[in-house]
Amino acid sequence: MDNLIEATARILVKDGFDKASTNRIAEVSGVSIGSLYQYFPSKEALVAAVIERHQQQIMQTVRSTLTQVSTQPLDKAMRRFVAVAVEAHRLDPQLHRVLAEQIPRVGKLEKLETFSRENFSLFRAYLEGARDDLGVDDLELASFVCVTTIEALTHNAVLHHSKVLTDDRMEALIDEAARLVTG
Amino acid sequence: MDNLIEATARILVKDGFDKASTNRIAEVSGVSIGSLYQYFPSKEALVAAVIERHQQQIMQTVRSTLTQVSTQPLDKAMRRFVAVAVEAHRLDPQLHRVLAEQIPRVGKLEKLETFSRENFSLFRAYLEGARDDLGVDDLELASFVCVTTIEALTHNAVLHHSKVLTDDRMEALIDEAARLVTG
Amino acid sequence: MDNLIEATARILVKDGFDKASTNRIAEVSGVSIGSLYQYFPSKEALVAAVIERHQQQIMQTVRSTLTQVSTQPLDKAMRRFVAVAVEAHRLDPQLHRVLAEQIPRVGKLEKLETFSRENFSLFRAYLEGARDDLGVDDLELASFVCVTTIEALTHNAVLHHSKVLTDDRMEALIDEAARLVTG
Amino acid sequence: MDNLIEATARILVKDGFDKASTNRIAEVSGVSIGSLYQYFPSKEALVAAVIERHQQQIMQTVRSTLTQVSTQPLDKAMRRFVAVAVEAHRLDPQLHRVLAEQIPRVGKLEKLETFSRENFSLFRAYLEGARDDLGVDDLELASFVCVTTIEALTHNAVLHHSKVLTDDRMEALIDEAARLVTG
DNA sequence: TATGAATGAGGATTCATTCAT
DNA sequence: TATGAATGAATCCTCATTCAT
Repeated sequence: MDNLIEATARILVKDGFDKASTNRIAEVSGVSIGSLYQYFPSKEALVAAVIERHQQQIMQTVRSTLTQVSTQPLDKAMRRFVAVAVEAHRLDPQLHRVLAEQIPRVGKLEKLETFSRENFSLFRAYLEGARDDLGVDDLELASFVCVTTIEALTHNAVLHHSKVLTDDRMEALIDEAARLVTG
Repeated sequence: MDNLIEATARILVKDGFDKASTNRIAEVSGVSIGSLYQYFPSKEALVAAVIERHQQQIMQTVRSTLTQVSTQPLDKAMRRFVAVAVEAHRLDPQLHRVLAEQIPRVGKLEKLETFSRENFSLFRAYLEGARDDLGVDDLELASFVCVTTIEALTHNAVLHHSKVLTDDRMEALIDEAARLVTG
Repeated sequence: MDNLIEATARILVKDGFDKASTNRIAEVSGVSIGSLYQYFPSKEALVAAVIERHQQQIMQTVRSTLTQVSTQPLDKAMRRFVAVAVEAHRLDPQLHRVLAEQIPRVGKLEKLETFSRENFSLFRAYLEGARDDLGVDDLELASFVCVTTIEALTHNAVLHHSKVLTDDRMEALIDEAARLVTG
Repeated sequence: MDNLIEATARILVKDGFDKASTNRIAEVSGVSIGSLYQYFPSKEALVAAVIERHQQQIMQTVRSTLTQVSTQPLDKAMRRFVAVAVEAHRLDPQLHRVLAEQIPRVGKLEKLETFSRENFSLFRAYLEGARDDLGVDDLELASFVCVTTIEALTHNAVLHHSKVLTDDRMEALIDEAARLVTG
């Protein structure tokens, strides 16, 4: 089961969704096509498993680094949020990219939505607690803006500009993003 | 040629990338499959043409509304940038969505890159001019942050949260984004 | 289109429904699998076409030999009915067998039902006209009994006992069946 | 072994021949697929066993009700024959139907032939004894006609027209069939 | 003897692309 | 130049059967 998921992920990264045929996946994972379908009822299910696994890994990272945040002051908390986002994207950037770009088609949008909603909630919960320091009415909007911004910045930074961005700049970017959001 | 592009766009929007077979496109556009291949050497080329057309339209909007910007003060200019981004996304949101989600698979990433680079340049050029009012060293980084943020916010706002975001909130969001970026 | 139907019929006869794969049919009929699906949207449709063609042929035989029947006396008419049934079964006995035995699965039961209903109606119509000579109340039942009997006798005679039944006996059987039904 | 046959029969009735996969049969009968193949060398063998069992049951009914017949007068005997045929078909009409429709494909025609030959023999034996009351030369032919007719009438009556045929009519049909055959 | 994971040939169907007319 | 019938590689998936434990 695990080699199947692993093989799927690898092929997804290397060749993209369309070239990831079930027969190919079976072959690469050293399993017969029959066995593949014993474990996963469809190609969709297999891809869903890849998504899930990736998200588990991310959420693990996120949760473990976010426990202390609620007691921290605004600016520190924000830096933490941004840093966590970067870390998450660095778990497996290439896979992250394929999943983000090619997967919506599968009808597994729910999975992704649920996932981003969870992140959204975590963030919102923090803002809720820090409401007094914020002077903001519309928490919903504020959360949306922040989460979107952080996600986009880290996503783009890691995926599209990894070469352009030196480590220094990355540090700067984290600062920048945090400051931005703190505004 | 134009009905082909148009038909492709329509089908892409209505049925998604996978259902957009060349035969179907030919049929819908009232052209024989043979002729389709006389104008476009491959399905990929056809989709690329759709992308290009969409981006032309966007750039047209962007350019025409951005000519005056260079002489404006920072905050006004920023609001203009954000507003333009929103407008651009509203040209044909559904098409924009499909293209954004499915196009990476076509291997036409260059197209997108070129495109976003152009936006990037325009923005950077403005910052260059306003350098003195900014107190920022790393223009490259600043541009990246701003463009990414604006793009992400408007994209998400228009595509994924159009129902949640009332017009009021949209206004607020534009403000917020502008303010964010101005920081 | 016609070679496809023909090839399907041949394969159906030779190897049975399960071995009649669309790829095989295409190959035998000297047509690419792609073309097959250009003419028939599914294997089912192809088999349906075979059924239809066979039934057309039978109904042609039946109608052309049954026009005069309505004016004939009971015993003559009955002999005609039986003779026609035999003829019909002899058009393509082997194909008739496969269709009768293996096709119900296709969900094209309607086709067959419609078909036998038409025969039923023809026969019933005759009885209706000859009601006075019959001394029978329940025409529905009488028709059912007669049609079923004739069909079964001819079917079995032609398909399962063709070797046992000499031509003499066939003649005798026709007599017998006619007499039976006339009773 | 018996649960296997039973499960096969049930699945055959419920889902048809094509959905009756050996894995499914094993699962339903609470036996591992491995054990299934220990008892039956192939799917075909399993289905053959179902046929055999069904025919055993029928023959049991037939024999037990037919012992007295040989001493009875022609018309009484005929009614008995018909009645027995109806009873036989009512043992498990649905199973009977599937077997009748789908079994030819299994290549177990011999089974059916043997079976109908046994019926044929029983009937012929009776006619042999009653030869003097009959005034018929060709006993072979007479038997064929009678057996086929009875079988077809009851089969059709029970399977295809069960709703159309009220109990009254059923009685009438039995009469009719008996009279027909007695002729 | 019982198990059930593993097998892989084979089936129906799709679709980008070609080429003779 | 326009047409559209023809192509066939490739796809997802099923299922009878085997065999190591």
